[in-house]
Amino acid sequence: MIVENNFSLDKVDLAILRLMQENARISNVQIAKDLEMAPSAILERVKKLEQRGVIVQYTTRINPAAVDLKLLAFISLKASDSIGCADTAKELAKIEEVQEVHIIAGEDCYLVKVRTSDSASLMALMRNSFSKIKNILSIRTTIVLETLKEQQQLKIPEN
Amino acid sequence: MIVENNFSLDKVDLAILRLMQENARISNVQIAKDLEMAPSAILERVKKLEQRGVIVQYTTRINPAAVDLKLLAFISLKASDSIGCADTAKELAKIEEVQEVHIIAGEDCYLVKVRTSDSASLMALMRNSFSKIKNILSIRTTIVLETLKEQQQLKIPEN
DNA sequence: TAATTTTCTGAATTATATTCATTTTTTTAT
DNA sequence: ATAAAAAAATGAATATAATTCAGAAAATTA
Repeated sequence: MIVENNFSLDKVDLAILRLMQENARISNVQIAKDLEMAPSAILERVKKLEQRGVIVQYTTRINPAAVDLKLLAFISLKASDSIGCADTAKELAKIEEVQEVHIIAGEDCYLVKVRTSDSASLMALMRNSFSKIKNILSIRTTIVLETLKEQQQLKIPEN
Repeated sequence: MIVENNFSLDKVDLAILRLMQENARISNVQIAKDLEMAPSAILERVKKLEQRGVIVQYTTRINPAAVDLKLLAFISLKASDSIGCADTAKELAKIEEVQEVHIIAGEDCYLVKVRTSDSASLMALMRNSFSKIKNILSIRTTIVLETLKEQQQLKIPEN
């Protein structure tokens, strides 16, 4: 199941990624000091990491309590067949309130993560989705009461 | 279920957050131009957003294909009672390979997201966890074959 | 409505990003 | 092995941006 990738990242690239994942606003000067290199060399590498698509985005993690809604739900769906399943998943992914869609092996076909303002609007969203989406046999919803660990960053290998 | 928060963010704060979530490395000068304000005013606000804990971190999204392992699994566990359930969840959250732990309402007690290098090491991890963790009645694992939507950013309200 | 606090502005200063010619290192081909 | 070519690094010069701060404007409080 392990697939090799086309990205060849050397020790310095990984060190840069590690520092920038921790703090996207770190200066080239600081990275250069940490890695004992010239700032211009760091800049060059960072530009290449961006161009090669290794760096996808510089983003700001915002406290959800400050801006986001409170209610979170996972929904798993079951479809009649795998082709219909994939289509349905794509439809689900288009819905704005749907944050994640995972096609999974096993009993169910997908796992869907939805964020809505309250239970009522979650139900409305689901009802609304069903009118658009075919091949759904059953639905099991569950509400997240508490999250102990989330949004963990990717683990960047040592070398 | 909706709870009010202590953060009072005005229109300008939200506009800044929206820009910085999209690009954490945007300059104060650029934000200032966009919002027709002085760069120093933007800087002052950003510092306050950091201090107040609204801005949690500036991070770099890295292409998982470049650095991360391929196999991903969801595990849902069932515990004997709700107290044991919470304790077990905390134990699970301590495991390095475990990326997310959600305490959920319904049939199961938690939903756990794990990233390991292959099925064998996932099984080893699970076996290892069980020796430490009590109150587990049953386990259902499922492997994510494809992810259509993930890592969506928080939706920042208009005003 | 006066006093206080908060936020904003704009100029000065400090620091960083960016560019580029040159040097060093690595890779490729023979 | 080794010469040629390519890639990466350096360090100085320049362009941009961050930061500081005194004073003005706006918002809040008593």
